[in-house]
Amino acid sequence: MSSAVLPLTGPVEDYLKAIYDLERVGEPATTNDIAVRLSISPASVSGMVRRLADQKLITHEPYRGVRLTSDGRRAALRTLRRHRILECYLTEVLGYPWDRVHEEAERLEHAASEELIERMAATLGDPALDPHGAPIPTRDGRVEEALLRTLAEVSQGEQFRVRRVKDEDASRLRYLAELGIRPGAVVRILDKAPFEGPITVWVDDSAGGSTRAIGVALAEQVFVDEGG
Amino acid sequence: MSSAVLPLTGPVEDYLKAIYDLERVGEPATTNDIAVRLSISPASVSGMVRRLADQKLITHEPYRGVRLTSDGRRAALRTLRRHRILECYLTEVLGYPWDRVHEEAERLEHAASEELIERMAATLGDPALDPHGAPIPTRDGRVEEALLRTLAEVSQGEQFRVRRVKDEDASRLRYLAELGIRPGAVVRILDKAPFEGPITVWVDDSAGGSTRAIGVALAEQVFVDEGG
DNA sequence: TTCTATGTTTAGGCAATCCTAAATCAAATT
DNA sequence: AATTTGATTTAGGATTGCCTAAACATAGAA
Repeated sequence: MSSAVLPLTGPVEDYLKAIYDLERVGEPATTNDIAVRLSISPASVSGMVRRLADQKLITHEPYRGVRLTSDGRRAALRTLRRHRILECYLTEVLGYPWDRVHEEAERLEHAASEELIERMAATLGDPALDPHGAPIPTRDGRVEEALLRTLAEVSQGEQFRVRRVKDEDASRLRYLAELGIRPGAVVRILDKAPFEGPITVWVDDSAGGSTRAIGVALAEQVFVDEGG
Repeated sequence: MSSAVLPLTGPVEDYLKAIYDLERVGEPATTNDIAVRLSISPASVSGMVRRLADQKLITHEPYRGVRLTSDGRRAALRTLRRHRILECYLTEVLGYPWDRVHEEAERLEHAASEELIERMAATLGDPALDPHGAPIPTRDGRVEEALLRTLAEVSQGEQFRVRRVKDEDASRLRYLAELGIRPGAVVRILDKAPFEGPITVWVDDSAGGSTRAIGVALAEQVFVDEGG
């Protein structure tokens, strides 16, 4: 049984989101991971980690890493729901461009009330995915975030469906949109040059498709599965 | 010529809004006024006043009070525009009840970008008044806020039109809505009992109107003019 | 097993924003 | 003119959240 929902600060919500995401791969989130993710110093993370542990939002094994408690996970999923509903709403109702919703949602998610989010969700018909393909946690805190492979990990010759793209970097997103690489798109890996070299992909579209070469850094932002 | 729009903190925006509103009657805003308005201690206001003056957002005559500079006024009006556009949007598009928009807008106004506000304003067709009758500053920082009298100040026997109601107190707003007292409504002062006693008003409505008695505290929240 | 590289934590600071208690100022009253 | 009252400011503290520099721990390499 967890206590009532007490309001968390913006930074605290950001830490919990980061830890949630880092933890997803299985390993506890390390101080350094969190620091890199949030672009703050590792020393600052150490300080905040103590406070989060005091509040029973995470457990901390010194020098080992950090895990969300069930309270922490609940809070992280609440914030994630807010963020992703906001992204949907901004895109679908207010006509925000794909590459700019993340930034706006990142600020609004700390200020929007449960009521606002649920009104937006209702307007949208309770969407399951945000504009970048990320699943939206339900009101009662359930999600299934598939562990998808990225275009950088996947091997040559096969065909994939794009399921999700990382939403943090506006300019990369803008470029991916130009290439037609967005959730739902079908891609085939034509070639992967050695030594982290460019990846040549064929991107299906209504006009019959096109061939594009992209770098590894960009390919790592694109999550795919075999559902092509 | 004023410098670029640098982001202000939430508390700073709240101080500027409060000072703007207190100053409207003509006199500089005093430390105590601001403290009461924001429900913080006068000592804390003294501290913040120094910082605002350092940033050239206000001028401060010690022991006398505080006035907005043109930069400060610009910032206050920007925040006020945000707040009021948000109130309109929440009410008209998201179906928020009249009495709860203020609270939500109060938090969102510090997080919403110019772009979001302008998209909302465009959706609404650039409204001139918020749901409580307050005028919305234009993008370039113009407003005309009429100095209206309240129902408590106005004299018996005359007929008035409600132009605006204070939006801060949800329960009072809910009650005013029940009485039919909202911007646009026509009221006639039937009686004012002495010694701050109840004010008896006739409120016009589609069903022919009704007679109500309200206390002074409530009457002070209702702004009217002769345009009946 | 000892050393070293890397990552983590502690120590000490700073800025913003609030607080209470004490000191100070201004204005009104005697 | 002196006193009293009420408002304002200063002094000193707490919290959050960030920083840098220095100390420390872990684990892999020598």
